[in-house]
Formats: sequence, structure tokens, C-alpha cells
Amino acid sequence: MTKLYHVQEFSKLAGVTVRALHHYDRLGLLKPNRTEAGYRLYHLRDLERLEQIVALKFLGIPLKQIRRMFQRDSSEMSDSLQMQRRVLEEKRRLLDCAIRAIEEAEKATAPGNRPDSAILKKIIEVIEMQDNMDWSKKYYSEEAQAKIEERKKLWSPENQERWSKEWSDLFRDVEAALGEDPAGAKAQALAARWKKLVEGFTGGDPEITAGLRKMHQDRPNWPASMQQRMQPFSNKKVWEFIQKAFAAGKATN
Amino acid sequence: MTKLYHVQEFSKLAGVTVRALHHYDRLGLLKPNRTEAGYRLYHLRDLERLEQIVALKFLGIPLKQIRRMFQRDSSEMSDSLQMQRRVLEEKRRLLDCAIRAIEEAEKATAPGNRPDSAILKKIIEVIEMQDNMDWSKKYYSEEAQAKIEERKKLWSPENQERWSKEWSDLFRDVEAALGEDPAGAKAQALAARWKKLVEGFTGGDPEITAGLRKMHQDRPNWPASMQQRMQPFSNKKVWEFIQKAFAAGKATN
DNA sequence: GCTTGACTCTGACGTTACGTCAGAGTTGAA
DNA sequence: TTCAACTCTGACGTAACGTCAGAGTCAAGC
Repeated sequence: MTKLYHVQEFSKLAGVTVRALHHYDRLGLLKPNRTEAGYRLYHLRDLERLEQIVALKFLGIPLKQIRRMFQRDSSEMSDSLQMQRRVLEEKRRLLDCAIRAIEEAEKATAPGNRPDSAILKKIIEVIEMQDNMDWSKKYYSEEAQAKIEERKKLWSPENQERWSKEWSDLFRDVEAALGEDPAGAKAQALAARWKKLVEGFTGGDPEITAGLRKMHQDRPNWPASMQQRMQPFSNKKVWEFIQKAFAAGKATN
Repeated sequence: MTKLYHVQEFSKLAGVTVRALHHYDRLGLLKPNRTEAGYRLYHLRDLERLEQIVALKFLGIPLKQIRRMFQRDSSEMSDSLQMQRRVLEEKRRLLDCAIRAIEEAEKATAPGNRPDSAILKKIIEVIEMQDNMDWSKKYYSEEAQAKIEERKKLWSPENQERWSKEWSDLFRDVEAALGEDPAGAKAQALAARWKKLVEGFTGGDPEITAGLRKMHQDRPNWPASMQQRMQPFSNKKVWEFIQKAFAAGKATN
């Protein structure tokens, strides 16, 4: 005759609450015996089951699925666990990203408590950067991705800001020079600036350059947020002008 | 006159759903203007706000708190973010633990698809081990903790299983020898086995030994689950016998 | 002017894993 | 018998929306 436990005692044994045991009972996950009066009576072997439930719950598996796993006790378990591992790894990636965003924001605003808007801006920047990296991954080969990871380390926040400013400056200058001759000295100077900035990102690597080109051609399929951010650079005439300038430059060489 | 947006258009701009915008409106997070007919009209500067909301949400901050942060726009922001970072780091710790548990289980059961119960047992083992490590931390000095981390790497699953078995064997043997003389050869042999097993964990390190002693003395305050697991070793007479045997051993040296 | 299709509104219920009462019955001891 | 301690069930609350459902709005074509 092994001992029988009432809910409270049993809940303490397993480190869960009484209400949780009620819950598992109703969901059909762990149905104990009952006294005549309806009191739940737990057996020691119920503890084993409960521990399994708690463990699977700890892994983030929903209770309904746990119930299914017990019912069709098949080899489904292995598959479920593999899937769950992928889910958890994805969650960890997002978590890491969030933590990094806060860290960067703290780093960037530690000297002199800047207003909130600045902190937020920094956070949004980090998140969006991460986002864009993720999304633009599909355009790059694996090797190119690895190389970009390498180059990312060199991108200090200041560098990035400067880079961003140089692009908008250059774009403005090209816009102002649209009437000029693409083969002229002025246009060629602009083309040179453009080339240098592109190389600042690609590092002259052909893999990365190819990915960038692919990405640019797929522009209609970019997510809306990216289109939004790229709106200042959406003037088609500028792109055409630069292309002509490059062509002219090659022709004269 | 900057453009005004209807919900759908605006939702696409920001990459959220229409229903989410309804939600933020009702919570008072982002209240757009309305047409006479009651249609929501978003301004471009609303986009900035929305991006901030999305960013903070990404960091795991609940919407109600985000609203408070906007209302009392004080320096509360920095504090909230620091707190949130701690929360996120704790979450990551748990996530890592869960992932490790699944990995170990997969590793341990990969050769020949073992029945589910074996996989579960492995997972529970890993989680509980982690749990106990966390909880028992408070008994050890920082140095001792670092040393334990080192030694943990040597604990292969097989090693741990063997260790666990040796303990229960030894305990059974001592229980059977309770009538003997603590100073006798048999008792001394048991004491030697005991000492060796303890050293298997402490590695002879005094810091770890001290922590272990502290932990053992605090036994009444152990969590219920630990007490449960230690129940097979709760026979007080065995501990007393071993203590006497050690004392006798020292006396004769 | 009317219809039609595309939008929009609000309210209500569903989701997850319980927490928190509230009202009522049970048990064991003084 | 009475009292404290325990147990039961059902109902509502939580977070951040998703998913209808019923109803109103808007612009265009006939």
C-alpha cells in the first residue's frame, strides 16, 4: 500500500500549485483517483507523470500537445522535440537581438543622460539593422554572408552614420548634376565617389557585389518598411545617370 | 499638407496588422484622427510613434507599460530598459537550459530510437541537474562555483550514472553493516569508499568541500523536490555510522 | 439613383496556463 | 458540536491580438 496524497501535499512534492493540478486534471493530462467526496487522491506513480509534464512544459511545449504526446505515445516524441529545439533556437536569436539592442542603446547614451527619443532611435536603429540583415540574407551566398559578418565588425556606429550621410550627400549631388554630360569630368567624379562607397560595403568582394546586385534587382519585392527607408533614394533618374556615367567611364578607358 | 493614411495603408507602411492598430488605439497608445464617419486617419508623424511602440514591444515590454513610458516621458525610460535587459537575460538562461536539455537527450538516445520514457528521463535529468546547480549555488563561494563549473565538464552522462549507482550501492552496504564496529576493518573500508566518492565530486578542493558541508547542514531548508530525491539517503544511522568510522580512522592514525 | 466591391467600424468570443476569488461541502480534532 | 483547515467547482481576469459577424462608408460604373 503506497501512500496516497491529497492535492496540497502532492503539489508540494512536485513543486507545482494546487490550481495547476486542477488544471492538468481538467485537461486530461493527469487524472487522479477520487475519494467518495470527490477529493483528488494522487499515487506516487502519478509523480513520475507529473514530472514528465513539468519537464515538457519547461521546454515550452503547450499542454495540449503534451497530452497528445502521451496519448499516441509513438515515436512522435523525438520529432516534437526536434521541432521544439528549432523553435527555441529561433526564440533565442530574437532574445539575443533584443538584448543587444538595449546594450547598444545604453552604450550610446551612457555619457550624459540623453532624452528618451535618442535612446529609442538607437534601439530602433539596431533592431532594424538586424532585421534588414536577416531579410537581405536570402540574396547572398553562404560565403558572402560569412564575409559580411566579418565586415560588420568594422562598422562602428560612427562609421555607419558617416557612411549613411555620405550616401545622402552623394545622392543629392548627383540629383543636382542630372543635366550634365555623363561622360564629363563632373559626372565621372560623382561616379568615382559612388564606386568608392559601394566598395566600402562590398570590400571589393565579388560574392558580396553579386548579392547586392541581386537584391537591387528584386526591389519590387522588398518589404514595405525597407521601401520606406529607401524612399529618399528612389529617384530613378539618378540611378540611370550613374549607370551611364559608369558606361562612359569604361568606354574611355 | 502631408498625406493622410487609412488603416490598411498605414498598417502596411509599418508592417503591423490593422487589428493591431485598432488595439493600440483602444489602449490609448496611438490615437489617430478620425473622419466624420469614424474612419481612422493616420499622419506620417504617427509612423514614428508606431515604430517606437513596435521597437519597445520587440524588447518584450508590455503595452501598458509602454503607454506609461510615453505619458510620463521622464527618465523612466533608461531604468525600464535596464530592468528589461535583466529580465531578458534571465529568459535567455532558461532558454539555453531548455535547448541544452533537448540536445543532450538527442545525443543520448540517437543510437537506436529508444522509447519515449528514456528520452524523457534524460531530459528531466538534465533539467533537474541544472536546477540543482542553480539552487545549490548559494552554498558555494564564487571561487568554488568556478571550480565546479570546471569539473562539470568532466562529468559525462555515463560517469554521472556510474557515480549515482556507486552511491546507492555504498549506502546499501553501509546500511547492512550498521551492526559492525565503526573502527573495524569492514567499516574502515566503507569509510574509504565514501571518502573516495566525496572526493570524486570535490576533487579534494577545500572550497568545494566547505560548500558541500554548508549545504548538508542546511538540509531542512532544501526544496521539497530535492528532499524527495534524497529520500533514499535519508537514513540518519548511516550518516552517524560513517562519521564514527571517520573519527575512529583518524584516532588510530 | 442604385448597385457593387472594397474598406472600415465595433463588439464578442477564442487563445494559454493558470491566479484569484466566491460559495459550498468534507474532514479530523477539541 | 463547532471550528479550523482543506477541498471542490465555476466564473472571471490576464496579454496581445486573431477571427468572425453584422453594419455602415466610399467611389465607381450603370
